[in-house]
Amino acid sequence: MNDKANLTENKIFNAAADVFGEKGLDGARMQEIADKAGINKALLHYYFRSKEKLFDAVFSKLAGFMFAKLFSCFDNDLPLEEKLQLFYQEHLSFLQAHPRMPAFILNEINQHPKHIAGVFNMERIHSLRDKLFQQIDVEISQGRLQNVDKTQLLINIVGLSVFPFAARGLIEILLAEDQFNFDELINQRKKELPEFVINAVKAQ
Amino acid sequence: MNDKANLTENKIFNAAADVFGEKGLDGARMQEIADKAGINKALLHYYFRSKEKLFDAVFSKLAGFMFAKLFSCFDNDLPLEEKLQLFYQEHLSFLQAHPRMPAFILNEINQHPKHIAGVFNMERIHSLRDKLFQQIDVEISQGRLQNVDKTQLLINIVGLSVFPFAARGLIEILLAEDQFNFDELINQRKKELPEFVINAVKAQ
DNA sequence: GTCTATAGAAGGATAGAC
DNA sequence: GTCTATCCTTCTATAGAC
Repeated sequence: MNDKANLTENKIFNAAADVFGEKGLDGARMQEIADKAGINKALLHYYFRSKEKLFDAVFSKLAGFMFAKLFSCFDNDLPLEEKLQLFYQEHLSFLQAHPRMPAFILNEINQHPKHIAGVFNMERIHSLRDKLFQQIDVEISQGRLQNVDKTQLLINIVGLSVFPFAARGLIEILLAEDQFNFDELINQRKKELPEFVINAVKAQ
Repeated sequence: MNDKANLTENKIFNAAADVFGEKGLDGARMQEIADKAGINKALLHYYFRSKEKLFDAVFSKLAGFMFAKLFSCFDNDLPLEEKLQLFYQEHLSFLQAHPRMPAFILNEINQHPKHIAGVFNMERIHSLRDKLFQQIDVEISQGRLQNVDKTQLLINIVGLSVFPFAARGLIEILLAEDQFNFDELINQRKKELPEFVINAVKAQ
């Protein structure tokens, strides 16, 4: 694959990521992707064969990217409080750079579960998750954490960072009257969420 | 409108709520709605004129229903801890009865914000929200709550109950190996979340 | 590799009989 | 009010020239 082909393929991929991210698999149109990539429809099929295969390429790369980032933010030996500070700092910054990604990924999993399942790299995801769970167990055994359910805690921690992005449209409607800045809301969460979670679960 | 018409209209509405809830506006097919309602496509248009109008009817009713329920769970004069117990008990039970509703509503708002905006009853939503904010202010002034940002707190409280439903498909993939029961996970949250939030924000 | 033109299928919407 | 038949647009996908 030479440079030119590679360039075109990347343009298509990026345009597809934009359009799928905004409209979803069902709402996306090949014509719009072609327009945004500055090429024509036939080339999409030349490079990616079909809409579904193009979608799979986009989804698996973005989902892999997001999960890698999500878990890597936890992957350190800091004590709990600093771990959470680092997590929310890095993860929320990542989501600010890719604000549509959570809604996109959650949507597509819900709407096309079977289609999606084959795209995931389960072993990698499960191994990342298990490593995180071990770290939580250590915190509990060292008496820094209440004896919480690890699954529930993980859902709470991740939900607090991901939910505002998944619900962004709704939040903007609810707060429409103020001159409201979503990014500012998220920046505030970087500071407040570590303490919120720590207070919620620290041993007393 | 006589009884028979009413019956057919309801069958169509319920079928449409099912299909739109599962597939979204873009993914839903009029044929599938007709099949599920046990009638034919032409009747859909006889009753609701177009796919978009049928969708609007479904969306506005379900969204109104959900917001009314969401805010009504807060609408009492209990002290904070009991208020949260009641909220998570009632709201999570409501979501268990309508598990696809959060993902559906959040998705559609994100993917079709302008189309959706006209469907909302803003005045009602804002008045419900303002009443809740007043209640939180009282809690703060009475020294039971830290001086938290009301908007952030509302996002946290609601996110903790809504997020697992919006991310259900993902959670089921991540936990697929265990013989995992989503309903059981939610029941556990009814008990644990009130304390989680109270610990996070109570005055110390 | 890239384009134009078009095939072919799907899906929303309507006409018209009953 | 309900059905069958069909129109017409939209969209994915391919053929074939360059």
